Amino acid sequence: MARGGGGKLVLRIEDTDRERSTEENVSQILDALAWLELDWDEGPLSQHELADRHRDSLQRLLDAGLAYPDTATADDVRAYKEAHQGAGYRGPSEGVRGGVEGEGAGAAIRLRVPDQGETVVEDQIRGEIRFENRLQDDFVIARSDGSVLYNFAAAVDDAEMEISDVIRGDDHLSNTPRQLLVFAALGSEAPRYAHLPLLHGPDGKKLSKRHGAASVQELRELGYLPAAVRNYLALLGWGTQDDTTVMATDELVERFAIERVGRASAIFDEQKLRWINGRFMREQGLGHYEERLTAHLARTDPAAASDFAAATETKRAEACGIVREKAQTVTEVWPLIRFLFTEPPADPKAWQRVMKPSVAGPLARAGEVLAGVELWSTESIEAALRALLDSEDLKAGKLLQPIRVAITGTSVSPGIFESLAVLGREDSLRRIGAAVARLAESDGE
RNA sequence: GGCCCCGUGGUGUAACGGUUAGCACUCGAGGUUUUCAACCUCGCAGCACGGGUUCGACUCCCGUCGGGGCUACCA
Repeated sequence: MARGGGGKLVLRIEDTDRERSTEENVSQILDALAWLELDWDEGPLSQHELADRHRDSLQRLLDAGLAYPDTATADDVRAYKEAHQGAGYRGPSEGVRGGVEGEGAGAAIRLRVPDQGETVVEDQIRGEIRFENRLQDDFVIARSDGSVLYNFAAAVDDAEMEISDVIRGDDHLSNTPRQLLVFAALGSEAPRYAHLPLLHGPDGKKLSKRHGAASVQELRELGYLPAAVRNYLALLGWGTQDDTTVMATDELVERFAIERVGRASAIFDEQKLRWINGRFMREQGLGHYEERLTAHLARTDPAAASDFAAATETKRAEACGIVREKAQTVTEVWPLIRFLFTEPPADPKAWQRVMKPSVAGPLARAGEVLAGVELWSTESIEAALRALLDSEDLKAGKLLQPIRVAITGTSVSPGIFESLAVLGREDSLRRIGAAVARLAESDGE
């Protein structure tokens, strides 16, 4: 995590989705970084240049006798291991050492791992972790076709690009000694390491697509805010000493310390993310709120986006103003305010529950009262309707819910007085009138 | 099987060799209220287990159990 004051975090993208092409992986990651509002620069070396370094480094190790060609195939090794450390074999197992040295078609390159000593990983989170060299295979660093393998490429890239810190998932902890061995053979200095606990789904298994919100992209589609996601993510595996949970990103950067990150894997809890997101939604400035909504609609619902865009600036701002306290995610906003921008479809359930024949009278009188309101504002609308409530001796819900259903089509919406005010006198009266008419019709049946 | 990591309520976490083990989400009960949320109050619920070390362990050590990762000519 980059600290303030121009500190810079150097990331090397190494965890990629193998089902996709390199280009797709890269653009997906850059997309995610952009949405999370994180800046980035390109690395100092191109893909091509790195490939050259791989070749050079490989040759150097070969020349120095620190790596050697081996004609044993993956199947050979598997068979060997099964014979020597399968079930029933109780002796100490040893790392595989290639037997056949020598050129030949189909020879892969293995790194020569020392038989003695240990490779020690200094992890900023987990401390010192020791791995015995004799248990480590002489692992393959290049395929027989000359292409290099992950553990070798990762180490060479880190060395060439002078990576200072490697911060990655726990699942790479066992790869680290192998990479360290490559650094040692190369005579390069290794970066610092920090292995973060993994994130698991609600079932306790490694987080995957089937868990819903598995990627940053999905979080965006679900209507979460970048700042909320940053906050929530920081809280997984880490907590403040004074129990603060909701923090702006500045504060997060200020307080976060990698060495205070926990070691146990965490389970992704969307409910808490929702709660944090709700906090950020409510604290957002109106202008920002509208921008988010516009961007979200453009991406997910073009028809709604154009309905929204067609309204006046004032109306858009007012609409955002009356939902801001209600929506937990950006996705929830539009359903709550669409009635302001387009004719809402009537929700049969709400209609059935609320629009009893007996409400026809009061609803009609509410229409009359509203028609007589001089200044169409939240305050005067409320005053007028409360007066009607008194004279009719009705409980608030008895009248306000029917009005809500009449103008929004549903039983859930922002505050009713505000809703009427923003909708406007003309549309409000028309929808109330239509509802009264419809009630009269069904009454006659 | 081998190597490695991890284990505080349902979830995320805090603290400490000596506290009634704190906070947040969820859940439950009230309150507020024009709906739903939000908000306020109260509540349920935890140191995986067993041995040590110690005057005293959630905390340190060992073991067990449980979860995870690696064990590829994948990344």
